Amino acid sequence: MHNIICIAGPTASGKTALAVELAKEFGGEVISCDSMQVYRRMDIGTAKPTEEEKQGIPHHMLDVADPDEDFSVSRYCAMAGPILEDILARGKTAIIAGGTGLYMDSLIRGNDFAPYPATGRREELEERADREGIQPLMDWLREIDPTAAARLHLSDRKRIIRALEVYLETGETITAHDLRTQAIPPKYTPLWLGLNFAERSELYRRIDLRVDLMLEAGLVAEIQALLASGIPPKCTAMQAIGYKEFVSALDGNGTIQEAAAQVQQSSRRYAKRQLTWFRRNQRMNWLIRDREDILEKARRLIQETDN
RNA sequence: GCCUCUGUAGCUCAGUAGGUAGAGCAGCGGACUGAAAAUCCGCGUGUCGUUGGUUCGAUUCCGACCGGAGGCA
Repeated sequence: MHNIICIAGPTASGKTALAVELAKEFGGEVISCDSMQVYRRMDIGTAKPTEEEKQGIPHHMLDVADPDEDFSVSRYCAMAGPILEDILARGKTAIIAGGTGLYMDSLIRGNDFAPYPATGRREELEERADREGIQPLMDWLREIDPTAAARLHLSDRKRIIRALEVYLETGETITAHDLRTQAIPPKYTPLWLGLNFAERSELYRRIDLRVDLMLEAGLVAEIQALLASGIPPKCTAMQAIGYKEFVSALDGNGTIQEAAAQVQQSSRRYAKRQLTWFRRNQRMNWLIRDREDILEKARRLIQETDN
């Protein structure tokens, strides 16, 4: 019996419900692995599980930050790591469920990050990129880390700046850092469960439906309340799909209906990116919702690997 | 019923003076190690309505038929 189960999959594929069901059957607690459900007061648009949906099962890593805070994979691992250890120490099953692949992999790998917060170097690099353009920074990166420079596209400003930031803060190039950490075996060996559909159109139908339900549930009012309380429209949390589009509409750019259609499209693209991330995980056991009894298959996988 | 226009990618359309076709949007694939619901890279996916004719060769020219739009009665 695995004491760690990871439930991955695209948005709207039913991860939450499966997590609760397995937690009930196998005596588990859920650790949410979602980069947006960490924010308080962002409930409807992030499809955060309600108290009814939780069915009394403890859920961790929900509502652990305010929307105007900077969150990151670093903070996620710093908080979720000890929680995971605590669940295991109490002899319970940890069910890590969510769609943020970077967070999930980092937690399982046991990646350790330098202390948070950062030193401000990134802000300096951002300012320089604003002033001089990205080309000088790329030239600089080519001097200190030619491999990274060759791998990164000139328009991938975010990663160019990050590569320089890593070098300036640690003295190690990001290429050397990645090679070193890749050589370390993962800290945990969970059972990987991945939710998907045989028909992509079925996933998209569910995504479209869910956006309609979010609107009915009062998503626009939730966003208005956040803005009214002083949450900056440009902060990271407000870049979430289902938020940025309505923030723009409320600012006078298009109608709510048009924004809803954009949310649906952005969600479809996001789901595709999530699938790309999880597909490369060789250990993933895929549960095809429109083809098989996923709960039955999950039970079998959990028990057959008993040891 | 007659006349005119029209039918090309999932959608809106371009195009080929006859040599099996290309844009936008949609879509698909990939990358990802401190913003990741972020950021970035790559890819036209097609019985050119159907069927005869002319032609070495027809999506293109001609005829018929089918579907759509408009006009005249």
